[in-house]
Amino acid sequence: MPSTDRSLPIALLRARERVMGPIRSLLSGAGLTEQQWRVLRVVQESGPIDPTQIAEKACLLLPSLTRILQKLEEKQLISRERDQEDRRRQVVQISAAGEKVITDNLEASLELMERTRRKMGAERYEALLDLLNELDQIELSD
Amino acid sequence: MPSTDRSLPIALLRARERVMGPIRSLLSGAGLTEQQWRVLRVVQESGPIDPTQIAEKACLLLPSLTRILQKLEEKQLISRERDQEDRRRQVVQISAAGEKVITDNLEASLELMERTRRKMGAERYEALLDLLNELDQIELSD
DNA sequence: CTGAATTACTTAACATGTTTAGCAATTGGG
DNA sequence: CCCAATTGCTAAACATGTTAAGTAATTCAG
Repeated sequence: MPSTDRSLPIALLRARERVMGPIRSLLSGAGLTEQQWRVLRVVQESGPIDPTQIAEKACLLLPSLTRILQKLEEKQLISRERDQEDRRRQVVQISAAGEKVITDNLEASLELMERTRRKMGAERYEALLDLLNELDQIELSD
Repeated sequence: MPSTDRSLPIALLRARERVMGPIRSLLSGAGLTEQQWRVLRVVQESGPIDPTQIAEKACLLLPSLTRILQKLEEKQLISRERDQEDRRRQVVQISAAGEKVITDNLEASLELMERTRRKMGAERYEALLDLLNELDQIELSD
């Protein structure tokens, strides 16, 4: 057991890779990356929404999101149009094909997380989420 | 507060970004990326070592490490030579300039993590590390 | 001893992360 | 009203993540 176990940055990295591995495998079957999936879910859950809000909810920077939206549009999983009130803005919507991708994969995706939760124990799982959110808040106040 | 707070993958992502932000700022002053720094520290701590072991300790895949070692060699922070026993293998060593980068930045880097630990509280900080390592172990047994 | 695995690493191709710069639309102070 | 600042998004450059393929050195079964 290397000393990197007690390094917070590396522990966070390892844990995330471990959790995302199975999810990536699932999504690669649908021809989607993890980030494309995250964006698609945000758009599906929120309804018509602009890129700035998508970036916030999906935890992505705008330059990354720009490329991801281009890819999703190429795949015809979303549609985009200019906002008529403010023409700097766009309105992004999920397409029927996009909805189908969601319904085809959401259940299995949720099941993967549920399995992790069971294996870890609900209490410890919630405690981990609480500590992670606390860390996110605490570092904010620099 | 969006529902993504209760999504483990996103919580892990956010926490990691929050922790790494200040460290990235520090290292960019030294002209290093987070990963280059991680590799340099592993090589410094371990002494002469081969890329496969570096990848394991620094939590990187070999293709990424190949490029990072090339960059570090260009910057003359490390040196590489073939292993005489097994010529598929390399032996990587830190240079004097590399040692200097470490001594110039290690203290501030450790101080950043120590500050996080204090702000969060030692107990909660250790609990978080334990839960992250537990998650890493549990997902392994798929 | 020899050719088929295996190992250690590299290369390539594509996607994203990160920073900086750029452009067009909008807003707000004088 | 008007131009400077701001906002929303895109482009570009560089580094890394991820997967697949490639190469050279080594090992091992027959």
